[in-house]
Amino acid sequence: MDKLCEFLRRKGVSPSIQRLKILRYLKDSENHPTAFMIYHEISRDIPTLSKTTIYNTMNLFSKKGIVSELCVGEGEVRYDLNLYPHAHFRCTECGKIYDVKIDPELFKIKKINGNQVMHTAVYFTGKCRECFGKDKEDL
Amino acid sequence: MDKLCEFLRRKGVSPSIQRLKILRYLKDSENHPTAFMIYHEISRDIPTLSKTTIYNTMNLFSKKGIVSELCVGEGEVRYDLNLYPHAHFRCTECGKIYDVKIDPELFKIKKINGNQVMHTAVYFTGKCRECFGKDKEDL
DNA sequence: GACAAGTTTAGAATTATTATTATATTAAAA
DNA sequence: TTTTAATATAATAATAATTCTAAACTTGTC
Repeated sequence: MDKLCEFLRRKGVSPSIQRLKILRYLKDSENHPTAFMIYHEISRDIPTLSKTTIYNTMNLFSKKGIVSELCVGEGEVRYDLNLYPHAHFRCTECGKIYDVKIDPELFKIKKINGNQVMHTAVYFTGKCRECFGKDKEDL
Repeated sequence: MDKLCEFLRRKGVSPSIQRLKILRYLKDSENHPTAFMIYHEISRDIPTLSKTTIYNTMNLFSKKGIVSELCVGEGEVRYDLNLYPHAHFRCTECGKIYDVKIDPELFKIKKINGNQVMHTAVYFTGKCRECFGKDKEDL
């Protein structure tokens, strides 16, 4: 937990118990959680937690470059810790989101058509390997 | 207009006056319009137009592969005619969205980590050339 | 301890989108 | 041309994610 504290400070975010628990959840979760999922999990620990705090914190984390907002359709935003650059695959059948590796050259582009690039996102959508398997079982 | 009619039929969409005007607007617009922008423009022509029709039509077009839904943050979805594969750059200052060309190899990926890719989207965000210029003028 | 700055909370407000249902239009059949 | 079924559109209500607002609480500092 001290490490997380230090991490936040380095990113220019003063640590609070809420922020630390949110950060820890993001680190442990494999799920690319929505704001509601984070709220639901952490409010078990902090019963007075407010959804506004989640939104405030996530917007702050996003501005400080700690997380990316994944916006792969379906209305709600999902959050992803910025550990290393990677792309995402979303299954249109089950909704699951997978991290996928692609040619890292794309993430090195810092200028395109004269525009200054701060962030790059790559989304694949389609049918995931699990849902594809299920079809076969149906036969 | 006959061409648009024929185009819709080829895509498996029976043409109606609303659908045709929406399609024509998408073709002419350089703006990556939101549902509201499309509604606002076309309701000048068809005063009885309903927003529901826009949403229905856009969802249909999307399912038939006629348009992509751009989801570059900011809440609302924006629509883009699928003429050829390209990436998008969104300026975080002015909100404008630019089409940009990238290495087409990325769009040829049909399978990644065993998942079947149907659609690929690439979003850059940052400060656009115009907003960058404005900063200088301020000095 | 008192103060100021920053955080959290609760609930109201906003807003894009979907659901519902009635009406209108189109296409085919008789 | 009338009838009928299928499809499309319209108006409104409902939903739900997110933001706004204002009050209460923490935290560190003098």
